[in-house]
Amino acid sequence: MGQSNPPFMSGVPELLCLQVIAQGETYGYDIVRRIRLLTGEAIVLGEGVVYPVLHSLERAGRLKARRRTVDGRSRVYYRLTAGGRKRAEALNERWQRVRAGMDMALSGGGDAALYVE
Amino acid sequence: MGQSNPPFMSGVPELLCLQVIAQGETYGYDIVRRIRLLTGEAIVLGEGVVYPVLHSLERAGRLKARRRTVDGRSRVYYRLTAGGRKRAEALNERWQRVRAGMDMALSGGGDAALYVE
DNA sequence: TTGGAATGCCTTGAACTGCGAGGTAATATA
DNA sequence: TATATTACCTCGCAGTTCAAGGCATTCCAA
Repeated sequence: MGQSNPPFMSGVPELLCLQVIAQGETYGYDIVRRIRLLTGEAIVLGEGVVYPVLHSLERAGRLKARRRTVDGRSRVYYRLTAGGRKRAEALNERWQRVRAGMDMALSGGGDAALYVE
Repeated sequence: MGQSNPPFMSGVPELLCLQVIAQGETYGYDIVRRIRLLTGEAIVLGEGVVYPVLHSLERAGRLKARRRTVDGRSRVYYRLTAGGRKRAEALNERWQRVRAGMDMALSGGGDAALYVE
């Protein structure tokens, strides 16, 4: 019955994961670290956010996973599929739209006294 | 113990309401309309979002409400308190920070220098 | 050598937000 | 007279994000 849209502000963790993976095959633990560094600590997503996102992306065919052992460390490496790249673009556009909307809303000076009609 | 931080991406509806009210005393129904117009339809918040935000802001002493009848219409007009102005600034800064973080993450093309520890 | 820190994966339960749907009532418009 | 618009409100769900934990391995310092 009640089919509701996702919150207008969602999909950001998903976008960030896709964006990181788009720059080269990586694994979950590293994605967590890179999002933190890439955003200058502005956005810090824990493993409890990232891993479920990764799994759902893989289930949706947007990521391809493969297990590799590097330096004696067993990791699950992810890379984008074509669908993943498309998804990243769609989310990016959605974000840019929201961002632009916020810019418009916030650029109107906050002081009513400035506006003498 | 069970104290969790709000989601990193929240507080945007609240910020938008404060921002609109900062431009002059208004009422809920109008705020809904103006957010839609201000953001170029990029962000459309329904009454089910706006009214609860207004009430919680008032409860927190960040808005002052007064009932007025204009053109035979009874409305609840809101204006910012000093606390409301401070809150708006804090949320604005938080947003700018997230926005900047996203900009960094999404502009990621080549600089590996970004994530050197 | 032993124990803590870091790496690396995972899930669970709860919190929180945002959302649609619905309800009421007055006024305007056709 | 009916229907649309204005204007207020609340309920309860749905989707997301979160902290907190658990597990196993490897690394390093005491």
